[in-house]
Amino acid sequence: MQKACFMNARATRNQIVEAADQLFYEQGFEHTSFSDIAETVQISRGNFYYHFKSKDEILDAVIGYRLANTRSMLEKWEADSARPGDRIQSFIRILIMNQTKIMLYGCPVGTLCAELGKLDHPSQANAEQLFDTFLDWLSRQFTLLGHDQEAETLALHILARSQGVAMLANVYRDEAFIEREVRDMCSWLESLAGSEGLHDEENQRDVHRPS
Amino acid sequence: MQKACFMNARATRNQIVEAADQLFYEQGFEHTSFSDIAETVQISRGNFYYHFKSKDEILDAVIGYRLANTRSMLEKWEADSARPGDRIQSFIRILIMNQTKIMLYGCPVGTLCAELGKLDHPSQANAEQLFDTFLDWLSRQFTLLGHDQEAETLALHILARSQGVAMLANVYRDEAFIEREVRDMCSWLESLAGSEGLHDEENQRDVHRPS
DNA sequence: GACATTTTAGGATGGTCGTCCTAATCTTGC
DNA sequence: GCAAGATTAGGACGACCATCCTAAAATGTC
Repeated sequence: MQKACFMNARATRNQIVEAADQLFYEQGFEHTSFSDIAETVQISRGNFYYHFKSKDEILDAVIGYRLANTRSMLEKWEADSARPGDRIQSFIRILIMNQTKIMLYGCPVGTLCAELGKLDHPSQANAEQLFDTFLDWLSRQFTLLGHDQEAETLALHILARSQGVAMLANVYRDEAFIEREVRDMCSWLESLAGSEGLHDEENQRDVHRPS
Repeated sequence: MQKACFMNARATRNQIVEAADQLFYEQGFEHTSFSDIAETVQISRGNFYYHFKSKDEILDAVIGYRLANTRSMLEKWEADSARPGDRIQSFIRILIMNQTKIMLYGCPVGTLCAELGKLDHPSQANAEQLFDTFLDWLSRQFTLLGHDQEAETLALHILARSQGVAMLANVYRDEAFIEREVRDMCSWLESLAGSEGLHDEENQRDVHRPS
């Protein structure tokens, strides 16, 4: 019989996932121990195995958590901006929005995939889904911009540039560099956005967006 | 009294460094154990501490080894090409020259710096020297190209793009992507190399889209 | 060939890790 | 308030790790 109100488990499980998410980001997956997570959640070490069967299972939960957050972020960007150019700009500007964290810990997606790659970890493919999510979304936006043919190419291009900026931002902690590169990426974007990707200053009423 | 011919130590020391270099690249620093290195060098575990006082000391030796290799590579590029544009192109083309390894393990410089960053490792600054070496060299080449003012900016830019390409190449193992991005970076380079004259005052930053 | 020095082998140690086990505690339904 | 199930605490276990120690072996000197 399924009881209605034994909900503490779910709550602590979420706490564990959120703490692990942060710690994996800050210290890396391998370098984060159960003791580390237990300490931040204020929970006994042995208690973990009531919620997760293994450390890898926590990793998968964290990846799922990040996937969900990513998807809702992308949906929000889509809701906030009607024009695909502006949406892509939202993507580019996470480098500035998350400046501090990126300078401290790099890109959460890139660093995780890189680490799991070195470990040859079975969840590598799961982590890759994070990139896929961004890639698919960006592709869709570029298609809406009228670049149907080269949408995925453009998406990969801007994704790679973001990764490079995040990488060097983490190493050199140079704010000016980030801003410069973001500006450069935005002007690149405008060069292929045509009349649709104009930014705020320009008043344009003739927005015709497909569906 | 210094004896002349006890040279075996130096030889095995080099073997250790070279094996560690490779293993750190393939598996990461933390995930590589003394047993791993001992196994590939065919040496007993305890023997390490005759050559190195700690694992961190091996890391520093590896970084030094990579620094030396990097410097000699840059010198070779400088000797092979008189024109700075061609030299920078040599840099861009390592992405293709080392394609296979990059798709398997990413960029050795980027992944090491990223890992040490997460570990908050004391040798972080040493590893950063690898980036510095490339950066200084690239800066010098851009200066020779006539872009004295923005030489470091351009160097950081192309370095970041290389890092981004290496990152995504590692995740997606897409040869065509690498070739496309390298072509794009080369044409970007040509757009500011101009006629390759020593004094080329006109420098317009064109915006290029990946083909 | 004997000796001094360099180099190596291999086990011992203490610590940390992921995992497992069991007993205690809390929560809920009756 | 009591029994049943849900949740937690905390220690035990074996594996692996970096490090250390000491004896053996290799190497060169005379």
